[in-house]
Amino acid sequence: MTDKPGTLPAERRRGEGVKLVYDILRDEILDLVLPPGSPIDEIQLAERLSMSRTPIREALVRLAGEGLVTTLPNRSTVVSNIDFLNLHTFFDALTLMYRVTSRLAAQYHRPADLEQIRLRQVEFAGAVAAEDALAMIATNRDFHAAIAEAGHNPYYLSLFCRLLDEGRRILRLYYSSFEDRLPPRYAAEHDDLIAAIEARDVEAADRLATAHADQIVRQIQAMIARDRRQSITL
Amino acid sequence: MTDKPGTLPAERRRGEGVKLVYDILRDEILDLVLPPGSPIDEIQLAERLSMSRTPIREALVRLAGEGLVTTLPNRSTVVSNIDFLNLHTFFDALTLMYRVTSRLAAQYHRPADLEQIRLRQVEFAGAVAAEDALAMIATNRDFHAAIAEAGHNPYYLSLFCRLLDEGRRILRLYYSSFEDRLPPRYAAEHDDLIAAIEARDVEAADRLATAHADQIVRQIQAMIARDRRQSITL
DNA sequence: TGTATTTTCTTTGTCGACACAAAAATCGGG
DNA sequence: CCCGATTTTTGTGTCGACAAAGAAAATACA
Repeated sequence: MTDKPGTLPAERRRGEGVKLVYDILRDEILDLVLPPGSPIDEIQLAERLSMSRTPIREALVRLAGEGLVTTLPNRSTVVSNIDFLNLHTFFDALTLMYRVTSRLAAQYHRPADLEQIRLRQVEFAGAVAAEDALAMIATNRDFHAAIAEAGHNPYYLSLFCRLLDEGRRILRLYYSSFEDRLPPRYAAEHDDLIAAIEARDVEAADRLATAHADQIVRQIQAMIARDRRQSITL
Repeated sequence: MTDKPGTLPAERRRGEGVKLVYDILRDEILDLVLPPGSPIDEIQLAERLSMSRTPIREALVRLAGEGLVTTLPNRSTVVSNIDFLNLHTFFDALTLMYRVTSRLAAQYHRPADLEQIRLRQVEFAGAVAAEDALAMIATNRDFHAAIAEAGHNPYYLSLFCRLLDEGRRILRLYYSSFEDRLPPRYAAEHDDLIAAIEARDVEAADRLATAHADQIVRQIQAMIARDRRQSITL
């Protein structure tokens, strides 16, 4: 159990502690540094970040609220499992949110929103050019989150972000084992979607979002199928 | 500042404290006993429930995660406001969730689910018969939550419950000032919806859910309009 | 040797206390 | 009488400590 680096206990202002723990844990969970099922020891974390258990507990409660960790009463809290048996519910909700947020963005976006979306797309294109699969996952998430922001519906936004994060976890699982490549087609699809939103063409945005969602769903399903075959081979 | 009754500090088992505080605050917020904007004093609550501030803070963090309270850094946490300026985003999301959950229920419900739904409908009918508007609000919420359960999609379920709770808060606001009546038509609409779900008729369930959602949205809008007129008259 | 029971040990849930930040009250100058 | 600076007050954010609840280990017994 060597102490993990990069977390030197520099001076912290009052109130920053919780956010720090929350962000660290969240990143480590989404990047599978903490794989599903791994227990989270409050004391260990407290020592590692050189702070009391109180702010750590608060961060854990927040994460539990978002479903990223599961708290077993009087027992350790663990990183939530990915429910592969019910992935279809995830795909269903993800596709719907892709569609709804894209539609709303086409209807209600303002200039500043479009600027943000374009910025995210540039970042995504950069990740594609660098063939950095992990960066692609992250920037793709931010791109679609920006579209959801442009739709200005906080209810959809929060559900969509939750779904995108869960998707990041799933994708990360397969990229870490397969070193796969996202089809470069994605970047072009993003450009088309931006154009539809800018033209305020709701139906076109819907179509493109649906197609994009189907792409991603199919990709994940293909990965799982491939994984299954491999498991059987072993 | 008299001590509120009904909260005698009986013996409590370890781990129950947080849930107790959470449930109490949640109910008081949704029933507008704690109106939007009212500050929540941790110390006062701690004394009232005769427990430490720690479990109370944890409950507040959870409530903040669901958007029911807002935490001002280094300042008190207050009950979240109802954003009347952006009610359309609420209506939009609510309608969509009505439809989606009803569709999924028609597709995926199991016998036990239908039983639960019927149970809730009986409760709702009882509230209608008793002309108890507040009970109608609560049982109507539970009825639709049961339908969402029958759809077996946890993502939709959690968003829908959040929306239904917010709706309960809004309706409660108007019923407390107007002593209004829910149209008895609602009960019949519920029966039709149950029939469509049982027949696994997805399209009919969708139609009925849409109509039902429109009903409720129109009712709320009418209340607001009436309220506006009254405000102007003053 | 396998199983039931007791003991130890780890880790959480709760507590009281203190430090700190922001608002409210107080004070002094114009 | 009003306005800005200073002090007080109020209430949060964090801490270390303790107690309870399980799990693991140790022990006893068949």
